[in-house]
Amino acid sequence: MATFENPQAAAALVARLSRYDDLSSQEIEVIENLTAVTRQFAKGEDIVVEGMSPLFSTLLLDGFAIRYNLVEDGRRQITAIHVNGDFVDLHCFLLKPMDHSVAALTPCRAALVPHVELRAISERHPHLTRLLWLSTLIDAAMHREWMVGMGRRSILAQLGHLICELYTRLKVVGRVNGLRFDFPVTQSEVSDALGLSLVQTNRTFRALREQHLVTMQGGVVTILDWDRLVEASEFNPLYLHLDKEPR
Amino acid sequence: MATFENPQAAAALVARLSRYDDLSSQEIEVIENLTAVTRQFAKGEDIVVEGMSPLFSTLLLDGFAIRYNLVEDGRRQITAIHVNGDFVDLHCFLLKPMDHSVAALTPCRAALVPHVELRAISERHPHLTRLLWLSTLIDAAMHREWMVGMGRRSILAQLGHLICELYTRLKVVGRVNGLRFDFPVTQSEVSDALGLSLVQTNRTFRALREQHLVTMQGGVVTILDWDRLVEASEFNPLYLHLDKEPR
DNA sequence: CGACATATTGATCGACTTCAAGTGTAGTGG
DNA sequence: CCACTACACTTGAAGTCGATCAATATGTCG
Repeated sequence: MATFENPQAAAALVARLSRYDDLSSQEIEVIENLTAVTRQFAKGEDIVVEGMSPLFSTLLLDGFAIRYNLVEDGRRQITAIHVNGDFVDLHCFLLKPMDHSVAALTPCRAALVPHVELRAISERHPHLTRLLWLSTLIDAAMHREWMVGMGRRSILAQLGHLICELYTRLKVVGRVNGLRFDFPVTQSEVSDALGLSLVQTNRTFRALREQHLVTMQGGVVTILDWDRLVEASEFNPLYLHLDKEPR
Repeated sequence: MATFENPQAAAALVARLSRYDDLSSQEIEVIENLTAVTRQFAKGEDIVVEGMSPLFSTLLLDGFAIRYNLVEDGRRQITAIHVNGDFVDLHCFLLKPMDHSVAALTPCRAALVPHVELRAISERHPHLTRLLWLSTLIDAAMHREWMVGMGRRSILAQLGHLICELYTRLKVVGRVNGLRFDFPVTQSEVSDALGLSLVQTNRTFRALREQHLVTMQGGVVTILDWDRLVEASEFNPLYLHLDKEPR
């Protein structure tokens, strides 16, 4: 086994973790020496399915991945959308059997990091471990924010909030272009994230468009008025914990 | 500072973590030597409010605590209900500023564990650290399951599922009595957890009662037919990760 | 072009919210 | 012991919102 075939993978993880706190040169070296293979996933392809106990976790290098659950009548609830640099299923390192599935929402490239390596980090590098732990805590914070949207916000605010969140997260990893970002997904997929019907999602997009807040066409989201969108969505990025702190 | 004033607090944490994996006698000793003070919280009292960066985390010893967010119009979304033995806000050890609030849903007794102690554990005891990490991962798994309920399950299934979850979690910590458990909360509070109106929650309780699945009166939940309730709620306890595994 | 997926819109229906009122039930203070 | 109050529960009625059904665009790809 070679170390990270793709130096970009190590760089992505270093970038991700040093967003939360400074890494020592030794810690960076540990990450660069991680063993991992890079894999491509087709749009819609499952990366991990519910019930499996994978021996690796997936670091997303390109594209969007989702976590989702199916209910008995076949409907789907998407519980997380992951972007470039996210450790999509880091949690399964400890959780063992997956209680949900992970799939490529768009074509994805990802590094598969073996759990034995993560375990070794957890044995020897407490600070790195805390930063990995932290990244799963931020995932949970996003879960909570989505719940607030589903339960107690208007549909417009819920969708607007999602767009604010994605924009903010993508901006941090340099994947926005002004107030635009690529998001090549269908409205039906957005519906499964919001817990709404397709028709209602379509109408909410129309409302965002008519209020000159956001447009989404051709797989590109364009924010027309960031301040008013934030206002209308009650978006407060605190829950993304973007500030660097000693951890 | 003395060690755990209340030996019950250490016992609760030992019990909690050894549910996930066996603890060594050395690890148990580490927990027993933790410094922590025990505090009582009145029903409705805030334990931590959004924006604070507490220096301790709260281990719940008695009663029910919630995590919640308020939205601008004053409505509330409860994102988690915690029971005896839960480390309610362990995540704020790394997250620093709280992105939500924690409150006592019923009168609570809790041990406040300083973050410096948690940090010391994370520096010296990797296995304990992984188990603490795991407990936050299970919180996130519950968040996801709630999202599925809010987005893609019927209201009846959503409420039934919550009752199944609480029953299962309380059973593990010995707080059930046959198919009964104490849950002294109002329907209005349940509404805030489900993201529904009070009226709808009341009607859903009625439906559960009429179908001879569950009753809730006088602060006591009684499950009338566990199998049919599980069936109707599509409850699968996998996401609670109750099995002991090497971690 | 044909086949297919996706987006859009209208129409209808049912579900959920809101408003409103009535019914316990427990607690308080005379 | 009995008003009186407060709170929670329960139910009805009306209205709104969102789901579903259905049909028509609009692409997009072979």
